[in-house]
Amino acid sequence: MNTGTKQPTINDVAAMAGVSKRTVSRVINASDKVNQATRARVLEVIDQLDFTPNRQARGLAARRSYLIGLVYDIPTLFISDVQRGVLNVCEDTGYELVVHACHTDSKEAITNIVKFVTRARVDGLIICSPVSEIDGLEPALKKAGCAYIRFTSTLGSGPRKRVVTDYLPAISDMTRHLVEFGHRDFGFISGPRGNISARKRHESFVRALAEYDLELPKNMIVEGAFTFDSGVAASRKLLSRNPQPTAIFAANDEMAFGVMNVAAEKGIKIPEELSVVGFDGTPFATFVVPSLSTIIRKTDEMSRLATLKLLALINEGTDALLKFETLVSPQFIPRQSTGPVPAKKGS
Amino acid sequence: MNTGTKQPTINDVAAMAGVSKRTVSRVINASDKVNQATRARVLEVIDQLDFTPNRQARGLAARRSYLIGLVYDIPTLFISDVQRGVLNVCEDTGYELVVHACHTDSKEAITNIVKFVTRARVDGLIICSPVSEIDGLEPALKKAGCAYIRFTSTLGSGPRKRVVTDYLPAISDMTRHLVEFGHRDFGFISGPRGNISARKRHESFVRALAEYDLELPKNMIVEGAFTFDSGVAASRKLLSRNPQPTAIFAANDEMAFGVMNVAAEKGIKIPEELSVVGFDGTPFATFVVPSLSTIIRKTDEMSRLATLKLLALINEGTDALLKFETLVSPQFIPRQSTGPVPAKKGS
DNA sequence: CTGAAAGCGCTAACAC
DNA sequence: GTGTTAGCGCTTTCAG
Repeated sequence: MNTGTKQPTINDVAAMAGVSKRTVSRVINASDKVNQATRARVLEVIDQLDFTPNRQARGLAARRSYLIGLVYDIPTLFISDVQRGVLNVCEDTGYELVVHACHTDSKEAITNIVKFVTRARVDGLIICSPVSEIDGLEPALKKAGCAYIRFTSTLGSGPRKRVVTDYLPAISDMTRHLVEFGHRDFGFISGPRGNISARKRHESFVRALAEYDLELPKNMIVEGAFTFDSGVAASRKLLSRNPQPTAIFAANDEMAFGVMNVAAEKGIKIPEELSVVGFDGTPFATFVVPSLSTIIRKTDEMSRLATLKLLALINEGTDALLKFETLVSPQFIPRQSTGPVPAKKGS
Repeated sequence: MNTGTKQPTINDVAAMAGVSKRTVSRVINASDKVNQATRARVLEVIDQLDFTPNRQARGLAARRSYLIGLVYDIPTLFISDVQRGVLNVCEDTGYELVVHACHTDSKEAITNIVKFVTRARVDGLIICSPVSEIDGLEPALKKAGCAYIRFTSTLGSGPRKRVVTDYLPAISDMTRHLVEFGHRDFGFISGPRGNISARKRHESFVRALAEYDLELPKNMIVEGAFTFDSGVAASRKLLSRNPQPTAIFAANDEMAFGVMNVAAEKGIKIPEELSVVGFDGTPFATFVVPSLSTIIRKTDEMSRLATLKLLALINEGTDALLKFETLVSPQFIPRQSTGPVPAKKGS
């Protein structure tokens, strides 16, 4: 069922061009040790025959697969976007993208990923958060001899096999925006405690508030699970506090939608009585009424960078990583869900 | 950078088990012509050595790749879900999933897909709509000798290389729901004219209305583009008609969100003054206020079915397709955005 | 039921 | 610059 009319091979090309396989191989692999004229002739024959080198044979001989893997946990719009970015680079470079979903929390997560790597024989891996934060994953991958680039929010030293999202600048902007609107009583809905990105968002928010000598009281922090329902539950708690927060920052958009939902149910007007901010910049943030102020991530830049780094790592080795940026900064986008602090009750 | 400690090969296994490669090969490929005892011994050695057959070598010799491809246009949550479903089946069957995004409207769409197939050497393809509806794609794929299963909304005869979504039942349910609520004046926001799925939704709605001797006047139909903005634009038009529609059906959720947005802006209350229905069952439909009545698609069932069909087609040939279902029906889910028709103005 | 030998289509030393 | 010669790790005739 695979190849209808048999595809031409490197031998056909060699014969037709009157050169040896080796020369054709050199042309395919863009070696510079080929005479201009010879190269031209070979290329012409390749084109004429519509020859596509067999990736399996190539890989078998060269101990590569020309495949890269994308590993993620839950598929989200963010992941879709990353996938698209990676795919764009792949297309330009002759790599194919193999995808793999896995459960970060599973005890066998590492085994599972290593198995994927050996089964699929990918040349390298791009690992999305939170899978990328699994303890012990890096050594396991190193042991398996697999190149990888991780998305993370922790800046580290050493070989730069990572693309780091620095949350602080955007969260600072967001905080200033709210403080300038007069807000002093903030509520925060965090992501799951185990999630490093979530913790980083939390930390960044605390640091940003500290710039204004503001604190985030313990009872104004509720742990969520990055889901809508957890956002609903958390905001119910926050809105029952006294004093009530005048602004709530949710660690992702989905939970922010939960806040908006509860507010609607309680008749609390956004932004007149409550400001809400999300995180992620899902398209839906612009669809809701009022539109959600949020922090958007630059998925295209992130994924492009990660892929280029990975390919450089595969083809040129660790040193090549130094040529690249490591940091990516999201951006705060104020929309309709944030506004001036309401006048004090009873005043 | 690929294989750290050299991986064991079939030769190692053969030597260690004291049999020939051929026998190991038979065991790997689950041939029944192997003695129980021999098989057991081989399996034990395989386990002991942690041997994973090299997919490239296997593929090269057997003229297969053990790769299947997923082709789509725009990445959406629907596509993510499909991808997950496909991946689940792949994992159980030793196939890997290679993804490919392409532009349906491009003149080179077919060439692009055929190139992908020959480059990646996938054993088969799962093609999402609207890519799956491209004219001439099927013959091109047949010519390239590539197995495929398409998602489509058109039931056809011949070999069943498709998984068909039949919109009518769910749209009928939705229509009944609205008619029973007293609605008679309907607005419809279609998908792009060129999109067959979109046309099918339109047709189904017209047929469903006909059951109640209702018609969809021309000025109550506005073409959208499956985007939020197009939903906004379309609903502005519809809501300026006289008489105004009391219920609007949008051919996807995103456009329905556009309707809700315009309604909010105009102070039109949903569902008291206007009922809104979407199509797709995105999670966000439950996040908005009021929650959106919509028609959900059974992505898991669809993608599972498509993948099983594809694998059967690859491994057993066309006849095997007959063992499978072809039809999948979405389901109408009433939520808060639909309600009784408002009392006539001025009455 | 099992084995020996011949490739699958390509790359990689090593000559020339 | 280019050709020759071995394989990469597996499946597949064809014998036995």
